Amino acid sequence: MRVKDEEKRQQIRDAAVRLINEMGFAGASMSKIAKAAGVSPATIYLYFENKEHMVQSLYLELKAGLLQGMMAGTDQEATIKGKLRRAWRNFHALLISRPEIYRFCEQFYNSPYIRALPPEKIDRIYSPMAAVFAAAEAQGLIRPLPFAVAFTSVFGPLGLVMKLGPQNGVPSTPEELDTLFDMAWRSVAA
Amino acid sequence: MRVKDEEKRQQIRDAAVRLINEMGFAGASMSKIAKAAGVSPATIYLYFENKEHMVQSLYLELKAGLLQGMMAGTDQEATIKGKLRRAWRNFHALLISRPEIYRFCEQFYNSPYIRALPPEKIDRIYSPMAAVFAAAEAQGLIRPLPFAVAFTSVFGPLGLVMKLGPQNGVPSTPEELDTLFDMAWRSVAA
Amino acid sequence: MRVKDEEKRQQIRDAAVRLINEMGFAGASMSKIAKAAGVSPATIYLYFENKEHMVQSLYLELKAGLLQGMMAGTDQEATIKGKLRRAWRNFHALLISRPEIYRFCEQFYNSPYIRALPPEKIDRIYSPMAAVFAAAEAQGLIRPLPFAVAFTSVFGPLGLVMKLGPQNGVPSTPEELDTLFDMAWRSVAA
Amino acid sequence: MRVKDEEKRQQIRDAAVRLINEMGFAGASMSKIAKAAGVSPATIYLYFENKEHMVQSLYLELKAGLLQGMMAGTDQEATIKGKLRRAWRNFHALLISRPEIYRFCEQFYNSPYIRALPPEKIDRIYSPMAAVFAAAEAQGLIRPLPFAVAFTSVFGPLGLVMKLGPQNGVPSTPEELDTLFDMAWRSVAA
DNA sequence: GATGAATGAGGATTCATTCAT
DNA sequence: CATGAATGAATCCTCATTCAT
Repeated sequence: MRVKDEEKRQQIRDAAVRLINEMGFAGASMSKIAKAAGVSPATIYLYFENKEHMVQSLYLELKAGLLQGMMAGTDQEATIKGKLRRAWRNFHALLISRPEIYRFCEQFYNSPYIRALPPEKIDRIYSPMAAVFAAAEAQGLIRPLPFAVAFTSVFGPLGLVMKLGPQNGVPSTPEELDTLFDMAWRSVAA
Repeated sequence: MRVKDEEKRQQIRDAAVRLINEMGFAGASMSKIAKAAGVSPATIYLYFENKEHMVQSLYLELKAGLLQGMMAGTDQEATIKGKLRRAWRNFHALLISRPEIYRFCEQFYNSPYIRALPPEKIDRIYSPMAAVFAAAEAQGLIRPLPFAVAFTSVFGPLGLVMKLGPQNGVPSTPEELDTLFDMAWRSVAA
Repeated sequence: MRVKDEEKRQQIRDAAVRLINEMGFAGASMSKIAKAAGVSPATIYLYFENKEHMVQSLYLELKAGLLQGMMAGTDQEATIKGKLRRAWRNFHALLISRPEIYRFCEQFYNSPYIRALPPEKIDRIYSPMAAVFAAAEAQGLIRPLPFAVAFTSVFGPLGLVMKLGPQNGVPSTPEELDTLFDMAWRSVAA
Repeated sequence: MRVKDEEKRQQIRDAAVRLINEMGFAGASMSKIAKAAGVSPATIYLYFENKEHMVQSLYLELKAGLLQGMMAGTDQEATIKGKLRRAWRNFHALLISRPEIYRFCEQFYNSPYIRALPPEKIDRIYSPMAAVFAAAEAQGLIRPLPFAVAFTSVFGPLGLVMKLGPQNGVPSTPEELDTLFDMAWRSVAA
């Protein structure tokens, strides 16, 4: 029973993310999402309170997944810089393998919807990453900066660059990638 | 015969930008925009073919204004780095004085609307800036990078940081600003 | 789950026919039709794809009903002329008892809407009637004429005359009716 | 001066008839008509009180022209039957040379618009034709019938047949035409 | 006389959501 | 739990008409 439910929730989630990425929040109507998910519109309301809640949930889940994916394996790295490089490469891999996740998050983050989300819910997602940056700063590896600024400086450009699309110079070879990480690192290095 | 009024176009433009920033593309209905602009809904259609065209026009105008504002006075700078620092500070000043412009552009850029815009129209806006980066690279000041990547690395983090809001560590003192530019510059410096 | 209601479709159909007859295709807005049918505007779209489809459906249904009504009982007539007289009287009776049907069909048929209908759909409706005329011609009772011409010559004047309204000489007594049929018959009789 | 005015009125009239035939009363908006006529929407209102009046005027003018065209040369015919045959052939020629006239009239006549027209205005148009039928009846050539019924019986089928379109058996050779007139005449002949 | 700008009212249609099964 | 029917409110947009020049 529980499995079947979670499956259906997944179908709805995936359909919603896909359609919202294709058509925007407005264009992706509940009916279209329902049809794409193979369920009745009414069924969506068994899993989500309403459209706003659904979108917020999607964002929080995707964002959490994104950061979890970035942190994957970082605890096996000995050095702080190694952890960050690992996270950075994870991020790049995710942008390649699951571009719809970041795309959705960015659309949401840059829309007015974001203001209805209590910031703490987002902060909590970032806390493992924040710990790494705090350690880096404590070790004097990076400049003393607010976490958000440091994080943004390291990971922001990669996200932005990947948005550009392949024809605008997105890096693909390992060397280009290393260069890009080096650039990011240098910007925050103490 | 009455004559078409540039002022009226401005009213509509401003109202549209404000409402879209507040409520998103979907929430900002043509009626609401009309009311906020003090005109009839039908009047908007004298100035813009339809909502999609209007939003695209707004984006192109705002983006062009943004880049023009960034380039302001750069020709008076002797060095390439000076030009870029000036542009960078212009950007910061614009983010402070007219935050709605960048906000709108980012919402548009991260939405599916962007895909309906021919990329050349955007490229054209960036061309003066691209010239500066080309010169920088020619002088060996910065690493050899595709323009979009280099531009993003220099100006991207500032935009991202300013989106965070004051409580998340947005820099305000001149020293903090200088630090931020230094970080951006170092990331691309040869 | 509620179940789609044939009765509701009827309500919509009747309201639409009535309003279109009263106010024309343009005047009969979907909202007015909905109100007259006692349903929400949105409900109409559960039963008809859009206004154009609705009007076409109405035409095809009414036209089919009209021809079915005309053919009623003709198979009990021994002679071809008897069949045609019966059909002719059926037509007259229908024009009296359900004038809105012919009125709607004529409005549709004389409007540009008709051109969106594939002619075969209409031809099919006429096929039983065409068979009778073919038999008449085979028996040498009527002149050799294309079906549409023969049909029009027999039934057309009656329809036209009934449109005139009572004050313009619409026949009412059985004698007048017999005269009119005799006129129609003579025009095509061999 | 006067010429120029009448010219412009003609342009508007022709554009309106054409568009209404193509798109129906609703589809042919005043703006579209204005554009097709090469004038401003406001200009139409210098020549016609409003859309309803315009459509009515068009109908009355076209209908009057139609009947004038039918009557052309009938006074040179010696016999009543000759006059009617001439009118009938004129009608056929007009249906071929200026189909838009009859088409417009039929669309109008079969729409609810017609009910806003005082019947006398129409009757007056028919009066010369009515005189011919009265003479025919006085001479005992045709059955005693209300004018409208007789007229309809003679000319109605031709109009209906021409509406069918060439693929449905519209007559084209002189023999077919003679047959058709013979049919019409027989139906009313005493 | 002629214009194009301007408009409020209303058009067809779709929306997020709820109801009844 | 799941559904498709049902809906009032809202969508974008166009209309017939008038205004100011």
